[in-house]
Amino acid sequence: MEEIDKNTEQKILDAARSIFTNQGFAAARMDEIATEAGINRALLHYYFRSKQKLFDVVLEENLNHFYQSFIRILASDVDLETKIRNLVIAELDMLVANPNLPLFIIAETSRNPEMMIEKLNHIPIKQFFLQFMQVVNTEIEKGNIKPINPVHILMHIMSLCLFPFVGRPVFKHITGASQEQFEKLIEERKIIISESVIQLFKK
Amino acid sequence: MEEIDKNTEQKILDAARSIFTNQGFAAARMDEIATEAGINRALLHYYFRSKQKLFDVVLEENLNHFYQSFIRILASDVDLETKIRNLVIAELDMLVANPNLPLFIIAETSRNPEMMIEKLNHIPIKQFFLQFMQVVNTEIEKGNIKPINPVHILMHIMSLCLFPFVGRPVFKHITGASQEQFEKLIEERKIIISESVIQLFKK
DNA sequence: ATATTGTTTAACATTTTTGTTAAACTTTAA
DNA sequence: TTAAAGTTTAACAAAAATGTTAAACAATAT
Repeated sequence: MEEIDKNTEQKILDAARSIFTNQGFAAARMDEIATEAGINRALLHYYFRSKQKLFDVVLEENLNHFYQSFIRILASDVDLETKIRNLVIAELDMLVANPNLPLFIIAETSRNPEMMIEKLNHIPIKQFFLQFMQVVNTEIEKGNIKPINPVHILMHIMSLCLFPFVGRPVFKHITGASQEQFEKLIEERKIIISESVIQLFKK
Repeated sequence: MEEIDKNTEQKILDAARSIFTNQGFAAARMDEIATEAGINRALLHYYFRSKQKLFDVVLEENLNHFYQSFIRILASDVDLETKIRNLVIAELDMLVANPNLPLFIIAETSRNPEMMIEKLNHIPIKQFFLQFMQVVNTEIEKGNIKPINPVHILMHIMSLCLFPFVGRPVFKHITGASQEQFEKLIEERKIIISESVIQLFKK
């Protein structure tokens, strides 16, 4: 049952990703990471000199994973409505596979803004934002859609896609939903979310 | 400029709320809280014996503050559409005044589910959920609105209202918005959010 | 076979943070 | 004015977490 064929470095990174992503930097314990990786603290430091260095690797992985899920879709050669539908589906599929990613990024940014902003500058997320603004504004100028501040569209997409995962620990408690029911709900929401967003700008 | 007329216990609680709400339990430092309150560590422990005890008080305050913002509105004697508009406005006003509240509750629940679930049971939040389900289902039975799983409506409201605040640290970086611009955006969204939610069920 | 690399054990050093205490001093209330 | 409560200082104790090391052993590659 152990992941015997994986090399140790990978086992450490997997364990570190899991623990850091769930607990955040401050609450994570090196001992816990070592145990989860099936090794001891001495070996952990043999591979990664310090907690901060290990965290940096995990953080970089997570940031890349996060932004790559939606960066490509805008470039596709379809109308805005289809772009939105594709974006929502891709985003929700990524989130079902990585449900803790957004809370991790948001919480660490809140706890340590300077460091996170520095790291965020290493990925072209602002570029994505500008491209999105431009795509929408062009459609407005062409008269294809209703005039609206594109930021509202982006805020709608982000809110409706990300929040269910960010708020999942609380949501599941309030509603009493199982993991299965939660995922079924997300599947249903692919359509509902797209329609809500499209209604913001459809003539 | 100091808050000289406030008694020390209140100054400690204010500082603790600020630091715990921004940093979370694990990253918060007693020293930082003492300094923020304008006192020293010895006096901090003179008032609150331990970090955990101080945190518990802050947590209880925060939970009450959070749920009281939306618990009353459902009981009002107006149609569902008006209830939603009022709920969204009240919620966003509360959040502008307490922007870090939702992230605090969500992050702490994620980091320490057992403890938080125990605390959440002290406030009638599940009761609110059940009441909401019932209100919507009654409207559906009466034929006043389109049939829809009420959970989707609640998820829409929570996502659209809470996410901008939860994701604010990241959002402000991506868009480069100032605090002023952010609040102006939220003001605009009062209408946009209500419309999006109402469109889910309006015939 | 042997050298290298990976791994464990166990002890220990260091750092960080929390919690405690005694003594002196200040403010407030009786 | 005096006693009590509030506050600071400074030192220290205790706990928790990170980081280091040496010695022994295992696995693997040359």
